[in-house]
Amino acid sequence: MEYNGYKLVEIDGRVEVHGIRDFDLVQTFECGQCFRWNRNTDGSYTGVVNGKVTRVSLDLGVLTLTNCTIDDFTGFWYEYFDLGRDYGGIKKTLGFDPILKKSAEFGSGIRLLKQDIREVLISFILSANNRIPRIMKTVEELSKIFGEKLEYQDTTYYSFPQLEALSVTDLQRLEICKGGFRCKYIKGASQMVEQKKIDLLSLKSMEIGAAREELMQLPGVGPKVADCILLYSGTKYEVFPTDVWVKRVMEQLYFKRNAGFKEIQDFARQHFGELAGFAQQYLFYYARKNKIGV
DNA sequence: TTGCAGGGGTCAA
DNA sequence: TTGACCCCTGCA
Repeated sequence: MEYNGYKLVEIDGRVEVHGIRDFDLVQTFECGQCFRWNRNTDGSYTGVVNGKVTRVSLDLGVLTLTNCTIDDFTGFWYEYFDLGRDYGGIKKTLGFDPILKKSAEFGSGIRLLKQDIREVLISFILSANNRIPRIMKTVEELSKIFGEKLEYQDTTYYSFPQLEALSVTDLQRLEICKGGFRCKYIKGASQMVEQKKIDLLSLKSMEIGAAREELMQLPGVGPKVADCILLYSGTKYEVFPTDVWVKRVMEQLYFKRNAGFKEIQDFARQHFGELAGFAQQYLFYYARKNKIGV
């Protein structure tokens, strides 16, 4: 069948999506926006998303999703992979800037995933003063302890926990996942969401500044983590999460000197406008892979 | 082998 | 504006 310009074929419990462009699995899953997609030896990735285990592969413009029906695709994955957005057009628009033109060519297949905002919240609280492999390990442990057990192809997986489970647990039990000093933030933030002191779903209709302020009420959420939550949940795209890597690449490639966080954010908003979030992602990937400013 | 710095920031003083 | 912070890896 046809679906918004893609051709869908369902065979043996998997779905093939034909007509995929501007998509590379390595770049998308390893550009730092997500922590639960693991690469297999054949180049495919297995992830636990939306309470299910799914394996994804991409060859010659054909995306294949296992453990998936046409309804799963149209009802969930199409949005998750942001397949309705014209990334070619975004890259073209950002190409006015030679630095970004180069970065976007380098990370040409990056797509911003629309992830569950609750999972993004907890994952990025864990990212503070931390490294990616350990964030992944901790998220996995959290899921093992507080998530739901899922069996798929003779392997056991665990879904990402409900915030309810994280909000009522003893801190001691939470600390088994080795999140260290961030565990108390996870519990606190989960409690505030559960008690409806903050409504994560209303953020989309708020002004960008108000949405950030709202998120920063949560323990463990400062300006950088708030921007990551907004961007990687598909809530706001005009944010420019500025971590040390982005700071370094901006200083080296744009400012040619040391610059403050506020200065960089102001520049990004002016320079990239509504596409700042996409620009950040191309720059971040470029900086990390090429070790800019290390 | 042991020891120490430092990491996708945030919080508190 | 500055240090501490859990835990762990990398490198003397």
